[in-house]
Amino acid sequence: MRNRKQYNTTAVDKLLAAVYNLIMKTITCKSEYFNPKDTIECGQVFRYYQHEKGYILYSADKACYIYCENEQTHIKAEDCDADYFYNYFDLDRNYFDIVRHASSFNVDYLTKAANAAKGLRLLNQDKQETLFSFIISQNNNIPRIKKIIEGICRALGERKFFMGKEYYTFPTATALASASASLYKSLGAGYRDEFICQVAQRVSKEGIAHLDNLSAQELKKELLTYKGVGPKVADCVALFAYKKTESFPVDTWIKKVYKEDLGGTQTDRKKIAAHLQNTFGEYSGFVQQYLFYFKRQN
DNA sequence: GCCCAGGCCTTTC
DNA sequence: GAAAGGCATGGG
Repeated sequence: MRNRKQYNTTAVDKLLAAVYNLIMKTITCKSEYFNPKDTIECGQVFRYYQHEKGYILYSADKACYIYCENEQTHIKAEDCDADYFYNYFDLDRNYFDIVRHASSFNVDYLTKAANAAKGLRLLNQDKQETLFSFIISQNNNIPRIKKIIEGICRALGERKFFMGKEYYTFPTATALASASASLYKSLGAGYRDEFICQVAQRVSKEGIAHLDNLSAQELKKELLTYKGVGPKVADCVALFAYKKTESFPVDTWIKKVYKEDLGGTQTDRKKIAAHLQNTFGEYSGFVQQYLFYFKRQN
């Protein structure tokens, strides 16, 4: 009986997958300033894997397939998610101008980095997912961060299908709040387990809608009131989920760039961040990503 | 065994 | 307000 029920569930899933395949939509644009690898592997997002000609990428409860072909970049998603991913990949922004501006600061290393990674786009990510993801990111490395987040989705997310393959959504705050710290620890989160629990409980009660429509300064101040969120994580959330491009997150890699390639002499992260933000203004977020990505590759 | 990774919290001065 | 320890975990 149990087997039969499972069989039926699988059959229904497969049927649904087939139906979804009929209602897929593809967005296409020139790839010169939209390269999937530069955009996805530059460290701003953690839920993706390589697939055929490109990547399968997940955001919140949605999925897309992004790939390059004939100098064009294609985003394939369910019809109802097309607008979401259009905004997600920041397709309304002119990145020719961004790269040109980055080069105009006349900083050799930055000019080199920006032109090497000119296909990089800043994503407009899901707010809750970004908040929890970057809490996990502290004092951690990217492969481990990916693994921990994947485990959390698998444990607490909703099972869905995309292009015939199962995946798990990023859990709701309620689902995250229902778990104990020991679950997060068992998934490799280490000492961050309590941060996840506390923030999940807070967000499940309050929501985070009150963070919308704040200035960059106000938003960062609010984000700093969450356990496990310091200046760097707050800058990442503000940049990757709230389009606050004047944010300049300073992590160990940016510290290295600052010291080794920009000739900086400060050692305090806050001072470094203030200086870089002051120098690059509203282009800080883009500059930061070009430098971070380029430094990690070289 | 060591050092490092998209740092932050608490304690102490 | 600044400085110093401590912190889980796995990769190199």
